Amino acid sequence: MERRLNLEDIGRLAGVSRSTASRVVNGEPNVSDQVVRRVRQVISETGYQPHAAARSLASNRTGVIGLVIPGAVQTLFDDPYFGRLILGVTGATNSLGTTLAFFLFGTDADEESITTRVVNSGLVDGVIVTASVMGDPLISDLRSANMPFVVVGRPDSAGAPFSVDVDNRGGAYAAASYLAQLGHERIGMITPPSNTTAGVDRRGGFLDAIADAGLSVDGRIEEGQWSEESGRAAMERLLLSSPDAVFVASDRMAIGALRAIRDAGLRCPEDIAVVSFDGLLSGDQTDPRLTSVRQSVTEVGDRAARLLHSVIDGTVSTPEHVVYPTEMIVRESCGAAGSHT
Amino acid sequence: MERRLNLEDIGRLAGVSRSTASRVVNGEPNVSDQVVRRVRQVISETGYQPHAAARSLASNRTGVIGLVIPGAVQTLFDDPYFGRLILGVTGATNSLGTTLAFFLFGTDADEESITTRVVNSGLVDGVIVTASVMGDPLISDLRSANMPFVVVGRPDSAGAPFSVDVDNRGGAYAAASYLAQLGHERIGMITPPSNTTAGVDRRGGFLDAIADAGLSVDGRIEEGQWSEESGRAAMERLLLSSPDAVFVASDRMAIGALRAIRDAGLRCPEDIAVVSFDGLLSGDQTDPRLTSVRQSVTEVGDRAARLLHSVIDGTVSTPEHVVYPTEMIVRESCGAAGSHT
DNA sequence: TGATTAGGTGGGAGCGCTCTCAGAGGGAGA
DNA sequence: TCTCCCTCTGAGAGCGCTCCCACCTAATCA
Repeated sequence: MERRLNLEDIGRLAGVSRSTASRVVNGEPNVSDQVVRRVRQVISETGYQPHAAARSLASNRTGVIGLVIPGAVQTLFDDPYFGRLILGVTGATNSLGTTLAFFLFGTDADEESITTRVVNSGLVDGVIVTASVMGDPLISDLRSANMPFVVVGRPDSAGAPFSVDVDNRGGAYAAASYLAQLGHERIGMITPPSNTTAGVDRRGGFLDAIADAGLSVDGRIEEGQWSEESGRAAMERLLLSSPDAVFVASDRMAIGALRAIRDAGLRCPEDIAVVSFDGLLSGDQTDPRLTSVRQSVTEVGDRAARLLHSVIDGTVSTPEHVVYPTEMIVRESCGAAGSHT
Repeated sequence: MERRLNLEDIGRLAGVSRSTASRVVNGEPNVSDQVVRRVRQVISETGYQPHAAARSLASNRTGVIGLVIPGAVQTLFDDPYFGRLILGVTGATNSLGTTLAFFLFGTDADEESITTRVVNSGLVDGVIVTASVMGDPLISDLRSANMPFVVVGRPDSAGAPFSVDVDNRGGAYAAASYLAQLGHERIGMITPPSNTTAGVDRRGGFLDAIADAGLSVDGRIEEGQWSEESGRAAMERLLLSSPDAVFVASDRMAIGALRAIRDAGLRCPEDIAVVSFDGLLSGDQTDPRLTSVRQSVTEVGDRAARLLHSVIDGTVSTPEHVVYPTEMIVRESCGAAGSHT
């Protein structure tokens, strides 16, 4: 088992010092072309790779960012949302040459312990935090530890200087307005959990649109918990007040809601029109195909990772809150005519 | 911005040397109880955390394992399989106190470059590799770099000494036998890609069962690509040979197959019985509910992570190939009587 | 009683890198 | 011609930890 090569070796083989070799590896200026070529040559011949730990010990930079998904979540992966988010983040880290460490929690105790481990061990240069419930202590922990972080979602306190979110309020407003415009008058909603900012925003946008359309809600609001089953249950409750249209705040919950509608012997869109939020399902995955407010989750992940890198680099230091617009994808479930996208 | 505490500081505060403080932190023997208490006290008061990079530079251990999911896969996360796997792996790493780094590839170039980065930078102590296509060069790269690794799936060459898989062959055999036993005679199959070991094994088990039942296949085999859409297309082709039952090699593809059956004006299970593989869908997600061969993916992930840790520790050094049994979950899609699980 | 051992502790070296500083060499300007 | 500066290079220190060895003190044994 041969010893791994270090910079000293590379320098020796190229006839220069460790310092100069280091300069070449890091692309620093003020090295003669001839030396650069020679060192590069040696590096590619030997397959030399800098030792990550040594580098990070000396430079205080690890080249690793963390993705923290709080909350004890067994069912997390049933939702296509997180997959897309991860895809976006990894795409960015791959192209930026950093690596992604992944923090998921099975229990609250995990969350507690890992937070301190992550924050204080110097394992990561920064973290992306998906905003779960409001008032998560993780945010203030990160802040007080001076750890660069970007929140995915709307941060609920002033404590988070960087965030990437989608226009939940605007998207919900558009969905409800569209239903009203189609002539529906008894429009209900299945909301996300009310202790999330997405819950607050989508509900707010919905209520605004209903009011602006001159309609009223009359208690036709039920809270879901993101899952298919919670969507089904919420729709069952909602059916008691016989809505003619429903805005369901996620694709996943909408699948459950469609099932509840069918199980009640009703038809969508004829008896009840449905518009959902997410737009992550490819058209054919539901019957009827869902009209949905699309959010570009992959893009959000990508942007969050890039923003975090800028914060770490010091390129960006003033607070920045990115909000992506949403887009209505009209398909069949809302009962609009001739829609076959 | 105060300097972070190091072991020297902790030692000084506790009135001992850096070495002794280190012993306490690492739980090494031969330290007096009194000193242990004092140092522990100081650590908890100061919130000291060892510096990961320094530790790994000195000890040549990082406390990080990698999860590599090869293949350029945009649609990867549509399959519930990977979510469960990740859940299992993170559960294990959390409880073992290590952290998980995550390697996903958008392009083949990514895969190339990251492999060398991962393998040679000393970033991880070992990796879990999900077996994708057979003959993946990654395996031999890992082997020649002397990097501990565990394959999830059946390794296709002798080069991988550690693996965790499910009994694909046995599960497929059970599914096909079951259909035959229900009296079906024109049983078809939608297989996974044939360049995967899962594809080879599930197809092999199916063919064995058909032969053992005294039936023949007559070309009623179509290859899918894991996706819902590929399942739909495969089923459309399969319908041309009018099967009375089909074994679909994944839940995801089965969803597409059910759609194709419905679109053709046929009913499941009355006209065509369906059994799928995975068992990851909670009952209500399809109509009719799928009879499926369950594989315990989360458990596989957990086991793979623990096995990898043992390999890294040197606890396990002789080759070990774990195979989990599968289990048939009988629901409605196969047309068996009175099944309401 | 002296030699030996085991438990407990501290100091030094070194992991592989980055960063700062000093210095060599050469071209340009006075 | 001398000085100045700019480009390029090398040496040294140090990041925070682990590991090894040397040492001290008691306790044990012949």
